[in-house]
Amino acid sequence: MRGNLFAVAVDLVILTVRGGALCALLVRRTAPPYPGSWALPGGFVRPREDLRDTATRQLAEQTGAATENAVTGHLEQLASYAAPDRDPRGRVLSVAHLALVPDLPEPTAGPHTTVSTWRPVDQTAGLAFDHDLILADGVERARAKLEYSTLAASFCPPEFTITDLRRVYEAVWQTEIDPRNFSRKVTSTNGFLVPTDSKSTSGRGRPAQLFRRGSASTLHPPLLRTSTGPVSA
Amino acid sequence: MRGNLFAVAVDLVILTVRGGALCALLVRRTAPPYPGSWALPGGFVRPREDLRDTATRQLAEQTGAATENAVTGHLEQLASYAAPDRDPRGRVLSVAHLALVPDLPEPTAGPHTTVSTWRPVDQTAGLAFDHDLILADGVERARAKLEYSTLAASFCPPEFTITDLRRVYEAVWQTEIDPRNFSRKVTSTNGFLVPTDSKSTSGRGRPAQLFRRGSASTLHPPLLRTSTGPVSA
DNA sequence: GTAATAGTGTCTTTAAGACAATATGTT
DNA sequence: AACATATTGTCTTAAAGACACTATTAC
Repeated sequence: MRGNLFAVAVDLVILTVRGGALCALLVRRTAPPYPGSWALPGGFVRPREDLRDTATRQLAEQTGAATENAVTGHLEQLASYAAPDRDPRGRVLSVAHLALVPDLPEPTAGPHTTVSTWRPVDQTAGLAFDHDLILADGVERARAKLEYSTLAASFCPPEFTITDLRRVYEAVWQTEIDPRNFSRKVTSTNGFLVPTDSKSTSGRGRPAQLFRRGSASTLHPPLLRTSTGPVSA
Repeated sequence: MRGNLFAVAVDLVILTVRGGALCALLVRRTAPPYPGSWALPGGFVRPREDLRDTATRQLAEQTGAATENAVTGHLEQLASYAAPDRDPRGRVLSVAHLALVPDLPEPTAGPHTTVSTWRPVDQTAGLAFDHDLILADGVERARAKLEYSTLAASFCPPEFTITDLRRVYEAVWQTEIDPRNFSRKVTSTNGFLVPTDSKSTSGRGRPAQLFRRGSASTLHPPLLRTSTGPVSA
């Protein structure tokens, strides 16, 4: 072993789609360092916790018990950050996680009276620590994964229309997608969508068929963005 | 802060292609725990090191200085592992990294007289700690990334033929690929391959054109495996 | 010459891109 | 009715899959 020890935190990039924009959940810091700054939600790993347990606990604390039961939503490990001076208090390693959740009610003051807000991901500059970098990595991961997985449905409520799903892609990628070709693509991918007996009631025009998530996790062939992004190193 | 501290190690999944098989570099442990077992190479992060520095240092130590200058090769962070009981000595978090390197000379006894060997990835069961899991995650990452990136060239020497490149795909994916369609695909992808003036001299038949890596990092559209793998969670 | 491997070409099939037309609801 | 949105369909184009043939070396 070594006497050279780290505090280990889990920070969360929690993304959702609200009002046509990809948004991240931010919390306002009260204690130093960076008091008053916005930051990603997070906290330290407890003695007997594995990383995923910590992430699940933090996610529930931040988004409320409502999400705990939710079948929708997604949580995965993103990457670890451990630059020697990333935290002025000492050597802290952060294992960032990425969560994709449906559009939830506006966050209320949390159990620890933490002030939090949804912010469009292109209006988040100036976060505490290295959280600008972590958030950028999380957004890039989400954008890339929509291409070859069915994770877009994680942004949707349990029942959703094809238009709902298309708006997710359009918000995350900041592109326009042809509704007819999109519909053909997602309905012809086996196991992506399972039709329900009901139809949407909300909109103005013709009611749309409601679907649930299917069992498929990958998209073969993928649904490609026209614009090319870099492969993360 | 918390009094709940971790030792932080970096473990390496170093992959190469040898004799038509995807192989990982393993080291034999001498000290407890798991003396005599094979394990992934790795070590603890030093006080002023960032994670990538540690990984780079370990990679150089394990594969020899020969690789340090090599333009080819690839190193990226894979994932972190921190199950409470993964190391009997105490709480140790491992930030696994994935390295793809050309087929190097057989590893000699390292600077610390560590015994190491290349082992085909399907013959590695029984590694120390949770290294079976880490290795499996690394292999799956490598297999997935060949689809939509130019990383296959990281397994090749600085100058290589299209057949060399195809054999990489075939070894990593354990599939057969039609040489003619493969050639059309990789030569028509802008920036993947840069032709040189020379031709290969080794083989028996007609000498093949030699290429270097181009500047492209992504493959659009991707080069898909026919068989589908799961999306890592 | 033969054997071996490299490189080019063609036909077919799949799936994406670009549209138009019809269906079903609300007001 | 007018309007809005959903849904289905057609034509074109890009690219993968399957295959045959020619080219250039060693022996």
